[in-house]
Amino acid sequence: MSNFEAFFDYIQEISGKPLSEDDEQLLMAHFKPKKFRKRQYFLQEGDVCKYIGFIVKGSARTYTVDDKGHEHILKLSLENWWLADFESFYKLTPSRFNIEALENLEVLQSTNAQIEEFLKDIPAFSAMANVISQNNTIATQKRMQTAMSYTAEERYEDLISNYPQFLQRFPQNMIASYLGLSPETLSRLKKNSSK
Amino acid sequence: MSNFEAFFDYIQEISGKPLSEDDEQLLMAHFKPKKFRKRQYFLQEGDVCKYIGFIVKGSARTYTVDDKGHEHILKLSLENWWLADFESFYKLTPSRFNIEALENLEVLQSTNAQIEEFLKDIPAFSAMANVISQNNTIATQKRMQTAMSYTAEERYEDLISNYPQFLQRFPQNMIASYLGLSPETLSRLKKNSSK
DNA sequence: ACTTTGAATTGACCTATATCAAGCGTATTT
DNA sequence: AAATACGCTTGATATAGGTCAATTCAAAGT
Repeated sequence: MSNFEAFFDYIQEISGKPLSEDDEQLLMAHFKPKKFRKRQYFLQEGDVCKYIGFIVKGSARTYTVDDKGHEHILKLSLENWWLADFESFYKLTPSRFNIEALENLEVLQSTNAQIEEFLKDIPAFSAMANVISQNNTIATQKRMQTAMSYTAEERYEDLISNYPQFLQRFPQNMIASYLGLSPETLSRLKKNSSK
Repeated sequence: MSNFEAFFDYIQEISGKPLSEDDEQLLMAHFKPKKFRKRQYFLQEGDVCKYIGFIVKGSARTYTVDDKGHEHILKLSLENWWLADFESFYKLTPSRFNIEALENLEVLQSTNAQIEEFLKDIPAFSAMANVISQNNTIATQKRMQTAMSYTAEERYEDLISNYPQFLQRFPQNMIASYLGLSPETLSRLKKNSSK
């Protein structure tokens, strides 16, 4: 099934290890294809994040709502990324986040218990998990540094060079929220930087 | 050696698995005790972070210097925490960070290559690594959310409730930098919140 | 086709926080 | 003990970015 081909390629590429026939059978048996329509929620605040999803197609945003009712986007996700609130997923505690499909979304999803099995039984999967966790540590640290040390304009420039796809795929107000800016500020900032 | 006792306890507690005699011998053979005096650097910008250190005693800060020459503290570290720039450590690339001892510092340190061995050979060590990586993911996500959604004052309150030790161990200007504030702002903020 | 909704832009104004500067007290250094 | 440096506070001022409101335009729903 073509859904899974991209998934298998991804695992092998990231992990640097091959998947056997059996491995692939096992993954297919326990990763369920699931579709979400635009605006639908993969996860809602207060719920436990029971599933982790691998995005086959589409996009999503992870956001919180603060006391004043303002939304803050923490993550924007595209194809070949994992979708979950990891805190809730690992600890099975209620999530503080919402994960909403921004375009029609297709994922392959599985549960925490299943993932534990894969980690034990599939060397490529376990190697992948380690690489992802490293990358994740690095990326979050970078983002934190960027948020602390750079001005709004520098953060926008940084986004353009690191994730140019974002500009194509996400509306500007989402990008603004992801950068920690009001939509107005981002709009003005673009006008000035083009001069 | 009492240095190692605390280290072994830590590994077993975090991982939930026991260390055998052999495991402990192996760790002692390849984790080297190292001391740094206050103000000494564990890592300097531009160098590769060859070692990861487990803090037995003392404290340190991880910071960058931006284009305008301003320092930004990304991490404040105390006993039973790991000390490294993980990006540089994993990838063996030059670091953008400085890690400086804020008090006299005692660590147990080892290299990337050795850590790989431990992960393979010591189940408790590998389990610990997974837990730490999960915790780390969760903590950074939380910090990111806090930085984005909260005002300076709320971030300070948050720090007080999550890391009360910090107030005892770190000077106020370091705390300010960690919170992304100028020392003046933090000073004023304390005055107002006590009212 | 008509209506509604929502994204983007622009202007006027406001506020949180930074910056600059001075003064004070307490560690550190010599 | 004197000298120096450094951390903290306080005041005056500057500024980046937020908020509120109005307008335009395009997309989506009926």
